[in-house]
Amino acid sequence: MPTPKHGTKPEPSKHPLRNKRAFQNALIRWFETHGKDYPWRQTTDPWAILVSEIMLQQTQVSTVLGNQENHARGGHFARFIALYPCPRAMAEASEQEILKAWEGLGYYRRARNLHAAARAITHEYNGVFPLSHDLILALPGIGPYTAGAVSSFAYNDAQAIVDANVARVFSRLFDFQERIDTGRGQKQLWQWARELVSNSNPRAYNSALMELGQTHCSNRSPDCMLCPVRHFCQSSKPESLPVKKAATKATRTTEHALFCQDAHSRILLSKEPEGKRREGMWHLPRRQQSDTQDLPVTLSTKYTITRYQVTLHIHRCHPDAVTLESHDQWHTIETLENLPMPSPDRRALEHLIQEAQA
DNA sequence: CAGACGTGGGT
DNA sequence: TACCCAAGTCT
Repeated sequence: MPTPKHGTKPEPSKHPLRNKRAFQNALIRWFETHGKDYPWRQTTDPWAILVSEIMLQQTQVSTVLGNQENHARGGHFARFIALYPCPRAMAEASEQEILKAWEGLGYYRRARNLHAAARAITHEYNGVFPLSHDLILALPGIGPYTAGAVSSFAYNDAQAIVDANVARVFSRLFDFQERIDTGRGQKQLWQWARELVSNSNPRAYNSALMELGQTHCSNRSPDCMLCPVRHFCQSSKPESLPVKKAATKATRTTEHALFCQDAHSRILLSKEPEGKRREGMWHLPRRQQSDTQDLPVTLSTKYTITRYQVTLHIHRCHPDAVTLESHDQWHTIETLENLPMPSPDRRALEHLIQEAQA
């Protein structure tokens, strides 16, 4: 149970909509002093901003920036932009190459949609990034949040945005006791967002709103004492907001996979077919439990994918005894390093290869 | 509208 | 450990 530091309100609450300009100014002034200096805030190139926004969908800043090793090289974002500095560069790349560049970020459909968007910009707009919010919104993988974010951050257009941060900030600011994960709730949030967006500096205002949700107005323990808009906040129990349906708990499942190495040290992998989860990604071949029960387990590991908590048992298997299925293929250790692979399989494989070579 | 879709960090 | 959840979108 978090202890909110909301408590004292030095002066009567000012309603944000009745004091709109004051609210915007307080937020923007705070951001200009305390805002963080992310790589995507150092550019107004709509392509770079789009790439950052797609990467940041349901993904924390620290993940996009990467661990310290990645961070030194600029993280996923800088590496991706270096690889694909413009839509045309990405349009010309293969899907496998792009998935590999996306490896570790998850939600791989985002990478395929971004590829499709890059091709659309290249071929339908002759490589020129669309200038209007509505044309941006029409691109694949871009919804109302991302269209508003790109329009405001790249073009300084006064477009509203509502993401998880903004939803939390507004639910507290307006003491919104209804669920936010419904059509009604979303409609209300977007209305407030449109009413409050700054016309004079939408770029800074939108950045500030999101940054506030990440810092003072965070999920677990809101820190209201130093909040730049505390005088506008209508909520006396900010830690209880926003209201939404409880997440469904993870279901536990078990998977069985093969670690099969032939006489040339090649390893058997399987490519996920079209229409399946993690389409286009390579992984250790999965098998029914009945097909692996006589094979020794060489490694067991756990991972979470969406709402499943998976225990993965990897069985060692003789190359002569294996029955190849339609998407199975042998790969040398050198080539498999360039294959797009989900993190759990990548980690397990690294461990097993290291073990085999020791 | 509910559920699917990945992963790593925080508590 | 176990669970929550984060710069959403699509079906």
